[in-house]
Amino acid sequence: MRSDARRNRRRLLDAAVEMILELGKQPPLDAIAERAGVGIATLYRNFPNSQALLRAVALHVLDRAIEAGEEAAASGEDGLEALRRYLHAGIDIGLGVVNILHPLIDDPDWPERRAAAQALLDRLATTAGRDGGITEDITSTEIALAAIRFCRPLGIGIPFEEERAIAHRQLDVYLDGLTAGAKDPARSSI
Amino acid sequence: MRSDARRNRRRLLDAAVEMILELGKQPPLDAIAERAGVGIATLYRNFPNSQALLRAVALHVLDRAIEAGEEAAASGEDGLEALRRYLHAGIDIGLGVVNILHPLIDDPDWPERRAAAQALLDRLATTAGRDGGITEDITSTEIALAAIRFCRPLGIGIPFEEERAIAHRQLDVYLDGLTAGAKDPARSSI
DNA sequence: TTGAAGCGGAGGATTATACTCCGCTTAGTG
DNA sequence: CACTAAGCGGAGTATAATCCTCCGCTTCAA
Repeated sequence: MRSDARRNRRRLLDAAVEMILELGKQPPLDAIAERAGVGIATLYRNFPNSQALLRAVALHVLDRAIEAGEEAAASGEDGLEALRRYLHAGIDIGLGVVNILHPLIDDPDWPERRAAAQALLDRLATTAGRDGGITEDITSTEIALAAIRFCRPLGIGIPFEEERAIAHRQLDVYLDGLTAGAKDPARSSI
Repeated sequence: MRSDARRNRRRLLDAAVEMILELGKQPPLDAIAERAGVGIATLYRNFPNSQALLRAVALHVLDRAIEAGEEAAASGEDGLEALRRYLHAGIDIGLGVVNILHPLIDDPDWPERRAAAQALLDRLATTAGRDGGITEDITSTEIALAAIRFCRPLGIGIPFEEERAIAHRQLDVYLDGLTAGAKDPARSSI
């Protein structure tokens, strides 16, 4: 594989992630190609049809997320810190696309990988609950849902980078809220 | 105006709000009509074209939000409680559409109404900061951005009502985080 | 009871999107 | 440096989605 081809393929994946996050659904393929700075034919050379592109995007993102999760779990940090780190990584990686794309993906090992990521999150969440001080009754489902929300763009025309910075800040506040509820249950709203 | 016509018009507006929140962009008009349980012709009788419908939706939602904001501000509650009440009302009203639709709206008194809603939020936010215990350096812009996020649907096929319940819970945790930061600045992440 | 206002949904016009083809360009090896 | 296989861009076509109109039937309300 020629080096420029590999570079273009990567650019296409990244562009697709951004577009999917922005548009919230399967975006026009021409738009993805344009954002990636390549011609539409290059897109079709790498991915024979839109289905194939979407699958590649989803797997790409999920793999990076799993990698980040394992890294966080192995980091030896405090449970809450590990969870925090994982969720922030999710924002940077664009984990949101996994949920957006999920119903469209028809791939043999998609369910398995998805379950792996979920298991990772569960583990981090329960560890965080144990020694990070998150109240018992907040399930990891709840945290997964929050992760999804903070991974999604606001969709109001804010530049991509700034958008991401906002999400990081808001996620931190949310996590503060989670632990605040643990310290003073009376004020917890869940 | 005949009573059934008025009822249908209202149904169309409500359906449009839900669809816009779900689809994240201008949804097909046929779909809106279908969700509202009326024929497509009824939609066009009420709103001559898609532009008109969108404008009506945006103004409808914004007006309800302003109403809720004034109510919250006048409720005499603690500043933080008033803010909390307003933000929750925003979720129920579907305030998210305002931001989604904003670039498409071309109406003389749109900017004015929008500014009114913004001013209301500013006021509630600063009051909450003063006596609710939100850290000084969290601007009302920051809170406005959070409001937008919690008003947007997750977009992963969750039923409308459950979606809303999740948003309410997450918003509460976020607000807890805001005040937690104030009580113990060291842990604030902003 | 009656007519005016309102209704539904088929269908034509228009636009957006998916995908192909082919002549030109570039990477990378001898 | 030269050469060729791999790669590239973008115009162009087919198809699908979407917008909007028209008209015969139905319902409200005086």
